[in-house]
Amino acid sequence: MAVAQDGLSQVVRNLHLLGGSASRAELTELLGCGRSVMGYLLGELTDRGLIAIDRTGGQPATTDGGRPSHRVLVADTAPTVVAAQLSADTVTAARVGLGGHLSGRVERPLAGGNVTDTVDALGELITEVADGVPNLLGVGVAVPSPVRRSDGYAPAALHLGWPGVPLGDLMRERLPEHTVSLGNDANLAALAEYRHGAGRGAAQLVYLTTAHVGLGGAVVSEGRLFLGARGYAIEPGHITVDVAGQRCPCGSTGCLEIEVDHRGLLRAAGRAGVALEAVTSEVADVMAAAADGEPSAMAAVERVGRHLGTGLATLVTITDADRVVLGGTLGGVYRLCPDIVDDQVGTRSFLVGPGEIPIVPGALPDGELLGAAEMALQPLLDNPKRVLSA
Amino acid sequence: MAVAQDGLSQVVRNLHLLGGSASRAELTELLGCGRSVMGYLLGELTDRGLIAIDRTGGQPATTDGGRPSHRVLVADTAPTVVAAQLSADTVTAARVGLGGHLSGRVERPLAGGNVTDTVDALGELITEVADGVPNLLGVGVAVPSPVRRSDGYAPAALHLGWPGVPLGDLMRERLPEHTVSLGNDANLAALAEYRHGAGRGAAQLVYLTTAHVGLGGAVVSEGRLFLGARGYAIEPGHITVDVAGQRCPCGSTGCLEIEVDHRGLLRAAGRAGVALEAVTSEVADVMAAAADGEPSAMAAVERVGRHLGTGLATLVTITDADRVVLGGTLGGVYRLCPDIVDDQVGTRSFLVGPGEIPIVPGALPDGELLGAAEMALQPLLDNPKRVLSA
DNA sequence: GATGTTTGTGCAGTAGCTGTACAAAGCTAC
DNA sequence: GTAGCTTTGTACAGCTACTGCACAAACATC
Repeated sequence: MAVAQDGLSQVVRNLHLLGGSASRAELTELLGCGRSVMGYLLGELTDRGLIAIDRTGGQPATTDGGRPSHRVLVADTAPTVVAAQLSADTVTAARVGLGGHLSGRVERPLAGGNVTDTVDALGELITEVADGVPNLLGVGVAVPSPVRRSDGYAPAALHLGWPGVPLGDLMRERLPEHTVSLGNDANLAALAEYRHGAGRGAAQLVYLTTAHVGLGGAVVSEGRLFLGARGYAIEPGHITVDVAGQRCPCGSTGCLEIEVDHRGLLRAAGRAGVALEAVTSEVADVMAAAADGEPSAMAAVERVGRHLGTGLATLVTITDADRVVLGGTLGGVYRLCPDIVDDQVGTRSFLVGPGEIPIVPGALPDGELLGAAEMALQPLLDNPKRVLSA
Repeated sequence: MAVAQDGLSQVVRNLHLLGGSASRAELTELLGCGRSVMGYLLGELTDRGLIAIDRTGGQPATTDGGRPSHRVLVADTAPTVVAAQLSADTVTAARVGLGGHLSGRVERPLAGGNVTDTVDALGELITEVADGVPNLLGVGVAVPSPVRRSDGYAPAALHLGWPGVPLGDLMRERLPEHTVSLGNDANLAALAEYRHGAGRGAAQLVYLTTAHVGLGGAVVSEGRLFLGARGYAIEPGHITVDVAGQRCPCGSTGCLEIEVDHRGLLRAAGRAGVALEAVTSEVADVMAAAADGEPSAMAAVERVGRHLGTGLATLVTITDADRVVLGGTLGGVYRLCPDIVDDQVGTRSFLVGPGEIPIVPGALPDGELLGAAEMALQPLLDNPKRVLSA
């Protein structure tokens, strides 16, 4: 049996997807290779300090009566990354290693919308979290705006009030000692859900999430993010869901994001005009009230759910998705009125029957961070040998 | 320099994309490998009868004064495929070899819409074209309906008047001696344009084409068709472009395909209700009149162009395309009113300025056939060794 | 402690490259 | 016509990443 791709890369990838711990027999089965090949591959990875092997056989696990398999673990000497997230009102950072576990998470409120100050706040937090990390492979940053894949340019960080900003260059300038990569937050959260969360195993995953202002979306197609030519693909915020709806700064009316983002939910609940720093708690309040059966809150949630379903129908038809994952507040909306969303998707999608596509809330509270880590870890997953020889 | 993938596959793929003829030095350059590796690879392919090498150096070509490079050609003994196309009123078939050149093209009118008769007519034509072909790798069939990637099931060949039909099984039953694969005609035409036509080099290609009834679309993303989980992706026919527009059998109103397919064009030109067999000539008539400057024909073309642009804007935004290729009549529409289409795309797309995305008419008169051949040739392109050892 | 099962390991062998050295084939200049 | 230059093809030794086989090790059951 030939191994489809490079063996080392496959071992590292599988170990990562299994959370950083797997039995040797399990890996052999997953690669579809012989035991001797696995011996060779694990020897290479051990020599390079990426993995450690536990021969004690702590847990039996087999129950078949045979010789227990060794456990393969990510070594302490393995490379690590720092993941960071920029949102409307906070910056967050944490360390993440192979296996996808967060540690040392730090969150700070973000004062103004000034580009220089924001870059500086991010840079400072990252430097702090990266301090003393022995084998730092790189830094991944999740940004609430479209991000050009070639260089991290942000053409329209509208919700931060910025015009086009060379965010990638600014971040690399601020952190010259690190390898910095940037990605759109929704794309990265989708990637994280696909690899470690509610999107595992999907062939075609559609992900949607809301922020205070704006709607993020992404598609993971056959295991890879659908980025488009420049990196601006999907951007579901401006799909038309209600021609008689609210005006949108983009020039059209009834754009999806106007109806379903946090401001849309608060407006539907009769709480328009809440100050930015109070949005988080107000949204939590409305969601809690709806969960308690309060009629006007529930009506607001259902209105968001209906529009969400309409937008999803278009996305599901175009992408022929077999899974939808809803992040953040949208996951909560779905939990409160699944039938309304399912019904919209079922009746408005071409070739999709009602309830045919599993719609599930996201499983990762820190999806954006984890996705940023995935991006920074990617070179290691793709070509462990090149990364480890350096 | 390591070669990214399997060397044999790369040589075959590049030779195919270069039309079946390339200089040895050219291939070495494209693979980025050493001359000795190329010697080894070409030796393997020659031994297996896939290629032949012309050492005479017919043309100088170099002009640098060095030793002229040998020409690598597809050998007569190389595998060939038969490509077939089913459309509303005809069946077509031809032979295609590595390099993508059609030969022995045969077209037949198709009488009724009966499934059994259609399968039989297709089978007969394919058998005829396949007769006497020495090394037939497989048969590819382009079908004007969504096609399930796993087995060729056609869930809704609406425009042929069929409900769900297991078309793949029926064709394989009819042609048990061949390896038959099926694909959606728009997908296959898009693939052909990407590999051999107006879509070459695009990172993210959006393709649209019209038939008498219905609109086909496809996306080629980073070199591969965007098929979705089941194979039903894109299906642009039911994107809403005019809420106050015509009713569509799908239940909605103002669906894109109602406005821009051949019936839409004829309706806009005041020629609704033309019989199916007269549509082709009537459409040609309208297009010719518009080209001559006849005002009502031109107005009809411009109406189609405007709706086309609106639909394209949505597709371009979602996919972040860097090229649009328009097949069939749509290519002609664009040639007659490029500004109207460009303007719609430029103003209605998020993050796309006017004229930023190149929109071009298709370059291949038989794109669907050629794409069907690409599909049938795929195993050879992916793994020449496996195919040739059998 | 014999038996059966599953697992890890050592070792010889192979496919698919890689790099180097050198010969071949053209052109130009003298 | 041949020396000199350039570019190209080829021979050959060597390496990496596996593959397969035979055998030993580690557990459970009887």
